[in-house]
Amino acid sequence: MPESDYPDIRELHLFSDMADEHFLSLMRGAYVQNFPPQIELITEGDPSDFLHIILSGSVDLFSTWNGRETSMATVRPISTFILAATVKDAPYLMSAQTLEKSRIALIPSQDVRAVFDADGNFARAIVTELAQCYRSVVKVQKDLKLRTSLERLANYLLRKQKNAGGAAEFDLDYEKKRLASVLGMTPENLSRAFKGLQPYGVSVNGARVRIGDQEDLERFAKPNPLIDDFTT
Amino acid sequence: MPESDYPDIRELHLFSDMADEHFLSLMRGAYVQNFPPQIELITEGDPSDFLHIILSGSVDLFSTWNGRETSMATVRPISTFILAATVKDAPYLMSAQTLEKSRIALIPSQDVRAVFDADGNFARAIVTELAQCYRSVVKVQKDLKLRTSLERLANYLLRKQKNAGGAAEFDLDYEKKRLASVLGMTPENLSRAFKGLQPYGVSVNGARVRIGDQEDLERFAKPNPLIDDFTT
DNA sequence: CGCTATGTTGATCCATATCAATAAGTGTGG
DNA sequence: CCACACTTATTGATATGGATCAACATAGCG
Repeated sequence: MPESDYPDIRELHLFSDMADEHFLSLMRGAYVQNFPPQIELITEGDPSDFLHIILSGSVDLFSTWNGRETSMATVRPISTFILAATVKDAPYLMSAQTLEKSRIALIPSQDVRAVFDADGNFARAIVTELAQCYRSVVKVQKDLKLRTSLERLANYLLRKQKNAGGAAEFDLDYEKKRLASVLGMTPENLSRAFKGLQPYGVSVNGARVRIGDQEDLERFAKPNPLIDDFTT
Repeated sequence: MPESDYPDIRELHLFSDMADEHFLSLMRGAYVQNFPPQIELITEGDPSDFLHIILSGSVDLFSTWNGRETSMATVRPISTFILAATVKDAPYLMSAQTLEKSRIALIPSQDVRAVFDADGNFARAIVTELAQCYRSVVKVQKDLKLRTSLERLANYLLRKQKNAGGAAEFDLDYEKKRLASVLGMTPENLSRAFKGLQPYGVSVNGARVRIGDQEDLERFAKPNPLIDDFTT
């Protein structure tokens, strides 16, 4: 891996507190690759040989069963994915494919496990990261089980708006087909759901979304920090 | 906490490898309580002051939003729950209530975090446990998004059968109302789903389930290790 | 033994999926 | 740069899974 990539990775919570020596040992065994769009990086069920770190681009995590497919999450720089499989030395539960041209670092899983044993700060960082991942999935499960698709979309838009700085207008960051799958619905239903939010001041034009009256939408969506906050 | 409870707890993966000194320090700060059925032990949103360990009985983890409620999981002895909130020092994402008379140990969260820093084996055990929890929730999410309720029930029954030792008959281990909620459906729908599985050899009488032809049911259910295996 | 909660069944309604057709983008090669 | 092909998005019509409402049965439990 080119040393120019080190600083970006070092800044991740996961690596920021570990000893230089250990960090460098991980980096020396790692390599970086550029992938074109739509490349399947990993397939669910495969052994987890590498911890992946996305440096640029974006990656879709998805799962399949019996001919059906669903998007589980989207990963964006700079972050790791499939940490749980790596530390458990267990098969991947999700597949991953690049959505666009992406630069991805690969650290051999056994190196991660070895350094984990040697570096307390790294171990602690892994715990924090895993706890975060776990809590995120629990929130998604609550979203899926407690809300209708219209409510999920409304809350999704409010979350997006929030991390777009609260602007009334912002762009969806991936295609609607994928958004539909992430939210657990069909593209047709998503299309109608956007219509269904018009009475609450939501309008869409291509990827551009406008939230005309945030409070009105919130009255409908009833966002809840225990489902919608990504920081807690 | 009475010392007689120590051995059971010590056997948990989470505590089995840590130094005696640290284990005892955790136990000294902990206490054990007997709760009657239907007691709400924790409420989602509350600060996570204690790591809970269920010693006997059973506990339902559930969440609510906007007047709706759903069962997220059931915890049985001997295991911990709400580990992620404890290590992150973040609010509980789920509420917990006893389903029956239950004996529960409470370890102050700050003790857990302190010992975590001091004991590498404990840290490693926490990582493994968290990774396991994470992967379980991912499996549930796949189950919810990729399968119909009939398919979820069929696979649930096959899993139960498996850990009942493969017997053709076994008992559901909680009331159908709760099972319905766990599987993400209404009690009425569960009742009909059991009927819907009759053509595949499933019959029910109260809590007693009989799987007449496992292979036939499997042909319908299409169980998948990446969703239904709890060990991987 | 009755009371209350749970489970079943039926009728109906609603949300969402599916199927089909069209429109609008998007990228590619001439 | 345009024309074509192909994917994505929208819209409508319809089907269906599942929820809701209501009535009744049943099982625990005091």
